[in-house]
Parts: sequence; C-alpha cells; structure tokens
Amino acid sequence: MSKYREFKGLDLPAIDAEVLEFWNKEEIFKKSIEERSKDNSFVFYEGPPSANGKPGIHHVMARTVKDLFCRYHTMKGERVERKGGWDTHGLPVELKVEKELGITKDDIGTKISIEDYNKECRAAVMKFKGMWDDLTRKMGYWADLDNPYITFENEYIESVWNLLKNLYDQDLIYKGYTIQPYSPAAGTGLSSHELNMPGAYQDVKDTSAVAQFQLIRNEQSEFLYAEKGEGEVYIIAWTTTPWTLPSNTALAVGKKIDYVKIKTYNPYTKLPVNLILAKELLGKWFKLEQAELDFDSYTPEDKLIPYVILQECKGADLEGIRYEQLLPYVQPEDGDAFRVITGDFVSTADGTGIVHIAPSFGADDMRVGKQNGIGSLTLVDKQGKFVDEVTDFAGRYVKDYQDEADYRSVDIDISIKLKEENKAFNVQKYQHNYPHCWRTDKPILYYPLDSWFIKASDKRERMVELNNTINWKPSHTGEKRFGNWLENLQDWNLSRSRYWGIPLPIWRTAGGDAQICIGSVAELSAEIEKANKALGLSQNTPEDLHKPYIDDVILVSEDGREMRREADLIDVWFDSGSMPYAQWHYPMENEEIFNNNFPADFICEGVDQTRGWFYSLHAIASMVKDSVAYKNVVSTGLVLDKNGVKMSKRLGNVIDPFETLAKYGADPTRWYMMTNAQPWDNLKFDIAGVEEVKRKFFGTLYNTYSFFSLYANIDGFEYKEDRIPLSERTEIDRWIISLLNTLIQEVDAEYANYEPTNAGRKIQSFVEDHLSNWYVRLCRRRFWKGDYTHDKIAAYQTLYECLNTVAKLMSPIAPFFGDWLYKNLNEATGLEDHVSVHLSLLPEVDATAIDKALEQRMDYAQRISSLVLSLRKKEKLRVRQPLQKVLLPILDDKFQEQVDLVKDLILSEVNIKEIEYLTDDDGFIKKKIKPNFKTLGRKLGKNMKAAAQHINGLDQAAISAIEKNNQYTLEINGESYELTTEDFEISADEIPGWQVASDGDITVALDITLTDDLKNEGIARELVNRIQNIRKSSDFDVTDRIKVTIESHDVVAASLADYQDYVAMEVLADSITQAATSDGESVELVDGVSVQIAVAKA
RNA sequence: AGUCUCGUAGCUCAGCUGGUUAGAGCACUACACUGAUAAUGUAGGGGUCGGCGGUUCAAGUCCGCCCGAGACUACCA
Repeated sequence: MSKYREFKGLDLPAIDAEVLEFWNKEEIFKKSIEERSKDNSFVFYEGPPSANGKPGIHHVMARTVKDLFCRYHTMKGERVERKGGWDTHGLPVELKVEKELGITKDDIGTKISIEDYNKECRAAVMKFKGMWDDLTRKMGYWADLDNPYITFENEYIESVWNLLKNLYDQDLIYKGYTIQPYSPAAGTGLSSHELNMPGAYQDVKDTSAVAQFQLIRNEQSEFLYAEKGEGEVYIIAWTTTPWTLPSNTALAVGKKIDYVKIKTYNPYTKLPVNLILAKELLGKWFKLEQAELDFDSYTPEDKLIPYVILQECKGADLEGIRYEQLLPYVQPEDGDAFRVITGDFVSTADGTGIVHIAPSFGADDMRVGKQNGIGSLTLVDKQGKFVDEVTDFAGRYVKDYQDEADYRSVDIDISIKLKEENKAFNVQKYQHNYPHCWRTDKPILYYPLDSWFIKASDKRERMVELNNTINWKPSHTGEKRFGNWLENLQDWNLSRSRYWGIPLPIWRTAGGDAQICIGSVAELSAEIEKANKALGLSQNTPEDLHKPYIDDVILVSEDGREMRREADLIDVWFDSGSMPYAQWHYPMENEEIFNNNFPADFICEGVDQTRGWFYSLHAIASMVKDSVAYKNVVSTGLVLDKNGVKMSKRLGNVIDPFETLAKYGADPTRWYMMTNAQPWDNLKFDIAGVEEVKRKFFGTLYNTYSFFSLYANIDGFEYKEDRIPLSERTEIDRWIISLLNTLIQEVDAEYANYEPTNAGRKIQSFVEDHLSNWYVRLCRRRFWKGDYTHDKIAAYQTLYECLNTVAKLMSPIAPFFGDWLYKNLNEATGLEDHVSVHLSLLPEVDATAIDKALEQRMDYAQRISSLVLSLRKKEKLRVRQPLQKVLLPILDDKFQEQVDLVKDLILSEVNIKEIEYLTDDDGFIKKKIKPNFKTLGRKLGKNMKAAAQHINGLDQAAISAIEKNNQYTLEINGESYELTTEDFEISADEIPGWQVASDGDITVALDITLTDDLKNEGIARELVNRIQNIRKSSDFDVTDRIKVTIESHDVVAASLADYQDYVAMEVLADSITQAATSDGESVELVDGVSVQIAVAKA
C-alpha cells in the first residue's frame, strides 16, 4: 500500500534541496518545455545581467516575477523557452579591469596593448558567472543556462551589425555633433556615469558677469522705445562662464515671465541706460532705496544709482527681437542668430530671468538653438583655448588646463573688456557647483563632439503608437514615464569612445565623403577582398570582430580611395536591445526560430530599465521590424532595506541572497516578495516578513497536509474509490469545493493579468482562513472518528482535492513546495499522470461547483459562531459546556432558509443544542433603521442630511410598516419621495432581557440556563478532554484501545450515569471503572472538582 | 530643476466607479482551547487616512497648492 509521506517538522531548505535534485535528475525543466507544442509558444526574453558583479537580493525579486509567469504559462499548456543571456560590454567592465590592473585609460596603448586590455575585459566579465548560475538554481529560477547568448561573441556582434546596417539603409544613421561633457585636460569626452562619480561636482568660485545686450530698434522692438530714458535699450543676461560670451548667439526668456524695462545708469561707465530684466529679480540687482532717488540730482560720483521702472511686458512680447552681437569676432553661418527666443527652462530662480545662449557650450542651448534655427559659434578649441579669430584672447585657455604658473583668468579679462565697452552691468565672484574631470580634477566643458546617431526622432510617432499597444505593469510606467520620454524623443547617440564593446561597422574616407556600413562578416570579407585587390593589400577577415583587429581593416571606396573605420564603439544599450535577433544569430541563421519568437509575450526588469533596455528593445523593433518587441512588460520596483533605505555596502544593510535562501528556503523568500507589496512598488525587505510567511502560510499548509497524511495513512485512503459527486457530499465539503473553484477562477485571472500579488494573497487567504481554520477545524472528527464510511471518504477526497489544487496554484510562486506537496499527494494515489506539478496543467474551473448561496450561508455560519463564542466568553462559559439554545432574529425568510442549511455546523462548532428563530411577529426584537446613503443620496441630493436625521428617528411601528409595505413616503422640505426597503438598512438592535451580540445585519442571543443534564454532559466532555490529554502525554498511538479508571466522585458518577458510553467511544476505551482510588493523574474537571484518572492500554 | 510614483494603526499592507462605526496580518495585553499543538480561538488598546484649500447633500477616495520619501532624466544661465 502506498503511503503519504509523513514528516517530523517543516524544513523548507531541505525541501528545496530534495526537489532541486529531483528536477535535476528527471530534467523537469527540459521536459516542461519539450512536452509542450511549438505551435503554442509563450515568448519570454531574458534581459541579460552583467556577470562582472555579484548578484543581490533584488535580482531574486525580478527573477521571481520572470519565473512565475513563465511557469504559469507552462501550466497553461504553452511552450516557454527561456534562453539565458549575458551582457558583457560597457564601461563598468572597463573600469573594473582598470581598477584591478591598477591602470587608467591613458595607459591603454602604452602600458597595456588594446589587445591585452580587451582580453582582460573578456575574462573579467564572466568572473561571477558561477555565482549567478548558483543563485539561479537555488532560487528556483528556470532558465537555459547551457546555451545563453553572450554579447561579445562574434555571431552576436554580426547580428548587431546587421541591425545597424538595416537602419543605415533606411537612412536613419548619421554623424552629427552633440554637446557632451568634455575634459580638455584629458582630451576626452566623459560619460554621465563618470560625471556622477563622487567628487566630480566641486564648489568653485568663478567670475560671473551680467552682460548688456543692445537691442536693435525696428518695427518689432519699437514698443520698447516709446518711452525711454537717455541712452540705448539693453537686455541683461547673467553667466557664470563669461568665456562663452564670444560664442553667444541668442538670448532666451520665459514666455510667461514678467519683464520690466527700467531707466538707470551703468555702474561702471555711469552712462544712462535702459535695461530689461525679469520683474521678480529686480530686487536682486537693485535696492529699494535706489528707486526713490532723484534722477535730476544724480552725479556719477554718487554711490547709489537711481532707477525707475518705465514699462512692463511678458517674455512672449520680447520673442524675436534682435540685438547687436556682444563680441563680434565671428558670425555664425549656420543660422539666423542674435535674436530673443523663448525657452521653457528659463526661470526666475537666479540671474536676470534672461539666459545667455551659446549653443556650442550647453545642452539646453544647443537644443533651443536648433529648435529656433539659431546658428552657433565654437570659438574654443578642443584643448580648451580660444581660436585665432578671437583676436585679443586667441590662444588663451578658458580655464587653467596647463597648470600655468601665471595663469590669468580669461573670465576676468573678458569682464574687464565688457566693463570698458559699456557692455557689463555687473561683475562679481560667484560660488557654484561645477563638474570636474575625475582624472585630471580640472573643470569640464560642455563641448560639441562628433558622434554617430540613430535618427530615432524620425520614428517618434510610430514608437508612441506601438507603445500604446503594450500592456505595461504598472500602467503608469508605460503611459507616463515611458510615454513622456517617447514624446520628447531625442536622437540616439550611439558613439562611445572606448575599447571593449561592439565596433561601429562604418568605414569612411579621410574626408568623409564616401562611406560604407557593413552588415555581416560575409560582406566584410567581400569588401576586404575588394580592398586587397584595389590597394594591393593582403588583409584577412579578423577572427575577432573587436578592437584592435577590426581597426586594422582598410576598405576601399568606389573610386579607389582608402576607407578606415570610424573609431567609435556603440552604446551597450544597443547590444542588449538587439537580443531578440542576435540571440539567434538572426538573420544569418535560425530564421524560423526567430519568427516563432518575436515579439516577446512577456519581459520583466527593474524600472530603471525604462530608458535602458525597455527603450532599446522598443526602439530597435520599431525601426527595424515596425513592431513592438514585447507585448507585456512588468517593471519591478526597488528592494530597499526594512527601513526603506537603499541597500549599499557602505551602510552594511545589504541582504545576502544566498544566506536568506539557505536559511529560509527559496519559496518563503519568493512568496514574501510577491505578496508583501506589488512587485512594482518598492519593497522594504524585512527578514521578519519572510519568517512570518514561513510560519503562517507554509506552516499552516504543512500542518494541513500533515493532518491529512496522518489519517489518510491510517485509513488507507488512496483515492481509489470513484470520485463522490458533490451532490452526495456534505454542505461543508461542497462549500470548500465551491470556494476552491472560485479561487481557481480568480487566481488564474490574476496570473493572466500579471498580478502576482493578488494571486498569492488569494491563495494564502484560502489556505489560512478557509481551508485550515474552518474546513479542517470543523471536520477533524470526520477524519479520525469511526469507520471508513462514505462520508469519511468524501472528506478525504475533498481535502485531497483542495491540497492538490493549492499545490498547482501556488507552484508558479513557490515552485519547490508546490512540487513537493503535489508529489506527496500524487505519488500515494497516482491520480495524475505527471511526475512534477510543473508538467501538469492548471485545473479548470468547475463552474457548476461554485455555489454563491452556499458561500454566503457559510459566511453566516462563521459569523454566527463567532458571535456565540464571544457571548460565551462574556458569560465565562467554556465551549465544552453545552448550552440549550441560541436565539436568532430573522429579518427575512431567505435568511432563515440559509441558516437552517448550516445549522448543524453552527451547533457543533459552538456546542449548543438548538437554534430558535425569532420572527418579527413575536414582538421580541427591537429594530434599528439606518438610511442607505448609496441609493438615497442619488434620489435626495441636497435633502440627504435632513432625511438621514428623520430616518434615524423613526420608531418601531414605522419600521415595521416599512418592512410590511415595502413602501415609505418621505416628506422633506416640502418635497415628497417614494422610498422602498432598498433605501434602508434595517437590523435587529436588541432583544429585551437577553445578552446580544451583533455583527452587521446578524444578531444573536444566548440562552445560558444550565440544566443538570447540560451540566452532566459538560462534565462528560471534560472527562473526555482530560483522558485524551493523558493518552497524548503517555504517547499512545491514536488508534490504541484503553482501559480507564476514575476516582469516585458524585459529579463524575452523575455524569457517567448518562454519558459513560459517549466517553468510552470518544476516548477508545474498552472499559471505564469508577473506584475509590485510581493511582492515576490528578486532574481538575471543573472548579473545585478534582479526581484521579488512570489510563492503561487495553 | 523636470517627469513619475508613494504617504492609511508601532510595522507591512487592503480599501471597488465618492455613501456615514476606515479594515486585515504582525507586534502588544488578557482570557480560552489543546487527537493539526513551535498551531488555534475570543476580546482589547491603538488612526487629525501627510498638511491646507476646493468641488459635493456626502471626500481616505475627485481637483489644486504645499510638505515629506523614492525613482528616473537633466544639470542650469
């Protein structure tokens, strides 16, 4: 005979180990894929992690989400391949290698060859692969670790090239320039990552200047000349980088900002001027008392200069006005410069409310410059010094980049020049936070640098359209965060000046007039062949497509000139965004596989990937395939420590995932992460929560299984009998089966909707509140009591079905325990044809089993029982003491019908003999009436308040009338309303003379009269209880027959006179003897009654 | 600085399209139960629903502003 496995205690880590070994041995993961048809795929893309760092607890979070939906869809019968992958390129890898080798980027090419450097990177990038694979297995994350895609492999690179070529052929790739942080001292651009390194931003004191830009008087600006003082009209703008002023080509104002024109004198030249600045910032540059000064008595020697406001206008009024170039060294050729434009970034936080725009030296400047067709001037070279055209400053460094002993600030000299020329309104030192190059510690410049771009902005609208078809979880990440980002999409800067990454496959002639983009190795070989012939070379196709080998390749243009590769590598985000294609080496091979696996049904990563992987996947798919790359995407939140603080090594609050898994097991960790908060909310990871999940959910479920297996083994229940139809099962069986089917329906829907939290919580509530705490508790006797009857079999079948279904429903989130439970059940019965729950299918809902009326009346039963128990408690009447009756006022016939069907359950649960229904006619019940705000509010509107007061004041007679007639005419403020019982909530309030308890619309009263017979029965129950305790402490088997001897006592004698058979049956006693002494244990039955009881095996 | 999210009991979270005693679990206290027992039941304390204003007969729920936390983006004259 097969037995259910029994255990000494719940040991989740041991279950993990056992199940893991089983999966391994039986290749369950492989089977779970191969047993499903290729025609019914659920496509999942794994976002590649970088294995050059250790995995953290947050990876367990994201991977649980990934894993659970893949497992769910497998259980829905779909084939879910999960190819793993590794992200191997990028700056973090380079930096790590440099740190380990103790070198800097400057040493590459001198101390270490690019070849060796890249070898180091290739080796470093997989450093923690073993650890990652280990975590993957231990947490139960099913992914194909044996055939992952790796972004540094030639085949991967080749696919990426093919995508680039595709874009190139669509004319979506161009070389342009953009403003980037640039270190003249180091001669290199800096990434934002480098700018965010600690210490990059430093407080420095710079010379700041407010320059006066003289307006050109014409039709547009005429309104500013209508009323003005002596001298010219100027707009004033503030800058902390006066060296950018020669490159000024525009001024920006805020559309809605108020500006004023004032009459005053220039503080340096003392010449009369008219200045325009933001009204709000007037106080920053002028003191109040200056406004009160008299112009007529002003002399240039006066310390305080008078001013007066002449005119006010909005920024919008200033738009388009032209001004004289401030320092006319060179004029821009690429646009219509020296105009006032509007910009949304202009604020009145500081300065003058007018921003000096030098498009070459600021990202905002560049952007608004382009938008408005303003030209640009770049009068500083890459070394950081002024070009020759800036005659009087030519060759001077704008910051001290050379550590010159006698460096003189250009900012100061420019300011002096402006002062002298009546072009400066104010010059002063200003302290601010400015980024510095982390290698040279010199201030960086924002400088236009050559880069290759993808013209993503061309496809902006299509990307927005496609995005609207994607199901985002949570929706706001897609609609708001990602949506807004797409609306303002800029071109994608592909270029990175680095060493370890995918080389840009574009070759160009020296002048850049001819170029070619390579889309495959075959194409490269053909072009090399061509070049060899034309140029007399003997190049071979490199075996490794990385630098430096690829840089040696020289190609030839149509007209026979040499072409060399553009030096850049591409952005690593393009690497990872290419994975749908490159993981299959598409289109060079695997076309069919690709077609079956694109786009993805589901992906999942952290929210931080919104503009990272989520974007790069979306952009590439939109541009290359005119398709989404994924249909459903879950973005997970952060995992913080229990105080809501980000985990960091520095704070020492990092949770080691391996430790957690080893101590608590994977399932409680996964379950906790899924059910404590929605995965897209930040999770405050508290290990106590994992403990709680283990104890409450897994502990309860384990107990329920243990209970089941204990008695099923005794009775030899193997589910060999035919399934007993629900109609032949008891009320409570049908109830739990009804709930179970409701659960199947809901959990299935939640999983399908990517709502794992709701799914988990519902399963948990079913197990804890209903299955364990009500069904099993109430049915315990059915399992241990009596023969192997129809009813007992029904109970076993019911509990078995519940456990088996729970095992299935929970297994996506808790794959180990789910499988363990499933196997324990199934291996004893052989009912299902699967060796693992993960090969089984999710149960189908049996809609006919769902009985809402039944669920409702069981809810009544639970609430009524609870009320009775609370009354017992109040009256200090223990449950073992039987009571005669409970009084239950009924409000309608339906209620009585419902309660009647669960009467027996209630009575046995609360140990009461009968229920007496009280109807209205008895005149016992006092009723309470309340308005139903929901229905009445709509009808009454403004009169609601008065009506509520009126209704609360209705007397018993009125209430009865309403119930009887189902009609009430309400007169309020002269208006009349016809109401029905729907518009009221009527409940029993009290039963005069009785202790009552109520919960919502249910009220109960308890008859606490104790007759002798009730007392005797109570004693009998006490006896049973004491004897059972003795049995247990004597370590008797639950099936052992016993002999009982009880010390003589009147109370006992009275009780046993009626209840001896009952007691004997309950405790499996062959005989019960009353004797003078019994040599047994002394126990107290009720207050003041103690006897000795001896128990021996029969 | 911008965009987005969040703010409900000591802690972690529910609270549907606005409807009148704001819920659950944990923790705490007391009592009970004891053939699931490192479980279980009952009762109790504990909340200005971040603040202010508005819409409405009615606001935790809708709107505006502010405060606080976080994420991303940008880096500012």
